[in-house]
Amino acid sequence: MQNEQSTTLTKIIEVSLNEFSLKGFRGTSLREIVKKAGVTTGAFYGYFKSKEDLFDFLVKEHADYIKGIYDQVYSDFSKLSLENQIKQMEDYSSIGLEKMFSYARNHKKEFNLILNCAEGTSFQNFLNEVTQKEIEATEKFYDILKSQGIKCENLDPLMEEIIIKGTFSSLFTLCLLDIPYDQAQKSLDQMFRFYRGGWDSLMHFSKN
Amino acid sequence: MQNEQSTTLTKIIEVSLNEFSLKGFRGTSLREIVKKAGVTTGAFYGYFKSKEDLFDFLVKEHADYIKGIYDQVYSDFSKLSLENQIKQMEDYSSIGLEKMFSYARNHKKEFNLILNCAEGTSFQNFLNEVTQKEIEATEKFYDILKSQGIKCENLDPLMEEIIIKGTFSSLFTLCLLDIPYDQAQKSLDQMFRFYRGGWDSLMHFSKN
Amino acid sequence: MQNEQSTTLTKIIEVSLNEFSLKGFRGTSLREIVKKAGVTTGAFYGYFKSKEDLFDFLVKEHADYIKGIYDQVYSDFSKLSLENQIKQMEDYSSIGLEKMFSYARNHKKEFNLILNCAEGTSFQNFLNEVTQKEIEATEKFYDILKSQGIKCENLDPLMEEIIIKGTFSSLFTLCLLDIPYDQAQKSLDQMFRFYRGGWDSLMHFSKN
Amino acid sequence: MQNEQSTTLTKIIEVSLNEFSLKGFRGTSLREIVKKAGVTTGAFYGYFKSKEDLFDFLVKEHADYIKGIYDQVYSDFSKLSLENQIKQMEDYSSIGLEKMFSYARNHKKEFNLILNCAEGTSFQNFLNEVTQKEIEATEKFYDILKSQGIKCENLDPLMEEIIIKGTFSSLFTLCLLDIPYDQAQKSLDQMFRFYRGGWDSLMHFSKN
DNA sequence: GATGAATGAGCCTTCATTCAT
DNA sequence: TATGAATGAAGGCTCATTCAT
Repeated sequence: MQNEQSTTLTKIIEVSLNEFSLKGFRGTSLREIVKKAGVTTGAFYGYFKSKEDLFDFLVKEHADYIKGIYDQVYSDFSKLSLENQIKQMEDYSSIGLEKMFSYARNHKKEFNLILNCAEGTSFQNFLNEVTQKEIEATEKFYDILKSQGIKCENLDPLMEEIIIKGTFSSLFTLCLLDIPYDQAQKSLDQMFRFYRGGWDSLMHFSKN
Repeated sequence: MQNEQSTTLTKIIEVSLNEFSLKGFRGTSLREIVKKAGVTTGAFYGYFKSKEDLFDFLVKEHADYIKGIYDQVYSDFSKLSLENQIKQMEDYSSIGLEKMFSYARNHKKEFNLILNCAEGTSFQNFLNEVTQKEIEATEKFYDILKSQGIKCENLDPLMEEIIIKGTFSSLFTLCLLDIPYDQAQKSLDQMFRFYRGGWDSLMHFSKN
Repeated sequence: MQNEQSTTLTKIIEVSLNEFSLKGFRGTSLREIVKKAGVTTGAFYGYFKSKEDLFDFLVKEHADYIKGIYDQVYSDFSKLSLENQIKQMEDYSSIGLEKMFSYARNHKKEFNLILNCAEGTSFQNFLNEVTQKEIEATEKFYDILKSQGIKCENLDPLMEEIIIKGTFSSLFTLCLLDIPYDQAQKSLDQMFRFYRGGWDSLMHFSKN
Repeated sequence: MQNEQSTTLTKIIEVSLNEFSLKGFRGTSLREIVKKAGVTTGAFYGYFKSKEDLFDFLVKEHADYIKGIYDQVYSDFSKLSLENQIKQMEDYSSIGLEKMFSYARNHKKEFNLILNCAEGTSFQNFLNEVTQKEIEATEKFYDILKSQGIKCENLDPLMEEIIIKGTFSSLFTLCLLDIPYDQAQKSLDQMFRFYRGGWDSLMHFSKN
């Protein structure tokens, strides 16, 4: 009975993931969802307050997780001694991305919704928001360096935004591809090499 | 009188650019457009066949231009002698992007529609389509190298897709920023340096 | 210039005959008419007060003619001496139909409109109206007979209506066929024979 | 409660029968229907897919029944022995019409829609279609006669069409009259006598 | 929990007609 | 006469949501 009971919810989720991903939030009709799920509108509203509530339910937890990664990473980082902070800074800069990658890869469907099907929801700016978080995080790192008297060039905040957005775009594109784990991991490594190479070129140049 | 002429059309375009950019194609109501434009629905349909027709009108020409750049660049390139082709290949790889940039920068509003507000229109896959064009173009370049006996490593097509998509993301992000021309141009140069650096890292590595 | 001047009107008439006949009065759009006629709405309203006015113009004269036939025939008939009235009564009963036939056959397009495309206009009951006229006419004939002491059976007015409607249906079906004059005339004769035979059967029977 | 059930549907049907019969399919507005029925547009679309779907629902079953009569009659007829076929042929020729009559008489409102209010629907050619069926049926009968070496004159197909259409016109006119059953039946008999007399006249003549 | 009929505002679009030029 | 942009009511239909059962 317990698993019978949740059939309604299960079907709604299953169908709505599919519908939203095909037609976007606005293009998806609730009546279509419940019809395809074989449930009634009334049943639907027993579980969700609204269409947006359903979308939130499918997606919010995961969006939050991604955004929370920055706090997590920063919290871990700040527990290190200053010496270690400086030593491991470079590693930490990619730790966040790696976490994102592995998390998003395990929730492909949901991230597809967030990234490509969220027009009309509160998630339509997700990529920009995460970009902002990344920028803030980067700035925090640099503040530490500076507070230690370590001189470092002024990164153009515009460049940061531009390139970080590209990085996320690449990262999520990779996440959403239907490829086996090994291949994805290998591609991710290459991707990191690519972007590190990019950053190096940029720094080098501005140093001189 | 001359500048009064077709105020209706002018207002519709002006208002709809704004509405679409705020609410997306699907989220924008025609009635709202005409109300804000101070015209009637009937007047609207004197100029456009449908809501989608209006969106097309705002955007199609520019989307086509971008897609046409590849043919243009390739056509120019193929007129070069083989010797010059090989010599200038690296330049040509960025010419297309530069053209895109300057064009898109002059049509910010429209590209914002194409990139961020086109769910429900035929433009919703624009970025993917351009990515595919770029991939095809890249392949053509490599075919030339190979036909000249110049050995070059096999690029993982996945990596190509991932990084090219990121590149476009960066490029268009930059385009859409509200910054003065000089600054944008400088940022574009940096961006190119960044991405060239990235590619170099990737090649270098796979070579060894 | 004179014939240039009327081009607008000519085109409107030509096109509207066609459009109305294909889609009926309600299904035909005025804008479609003027577009296909290559004229403007404004020009149209220079000639006609409304869409219905156009339909009337195309059709009214001819509908009136048909309805007027009864008065004509009766007027001719009443000029005869009583003796001749009685002698020629049978002939006169078909004279009206023959006149209708030859008139309608010369205005096929217009009668097609009246009969099959007039839903939504004042002509939508044309057939019933003509049927009523025929019934009235028949009654007048019989009154004459009766006034002369000639006994004749009471025709069931229902039967009259039913059969007269059928007769008109046949008559107009025949009119609208695309067949050469000779054939049509031959068919008309046969039709008369048919209906006279019908009436004879009916009278004979009710006599006994 | 049971008779309260589906008041919405009942009201829609009742009102729409009336509206369609007054204004025709095209002239009838859905909004008017639902307003007069005291229901909402949404409720309407719970029962019908479209305005045309409603018209179909009201009418299709009955139109199909009429068209199906020919198959029915022919199927019965073909089960007779050849001898009986020839003997009863004359009877069978009217059986179909009688069935039509009694069926249509029981569904007056609906047949009024089919015959007089169907412009813009798939039923607008109903009378022609039934006429064609009757012509085909007649031809089948004659084929049987001929196959038995029974000589029979070639009926002019035009005459067939003209007269059959008239017959149907009469038949349906009779059906739609508001008269008591007995009277209608008597009129029908007379009508048959009329048309048989007509056919006899025609045959007789062409024989000589 | 579940039902599903009902709500009614809102959608895009078409229409016959007007009117300043 | 002719233009054709503009009118705005009305069209058929879909939507997310509610609620009595």
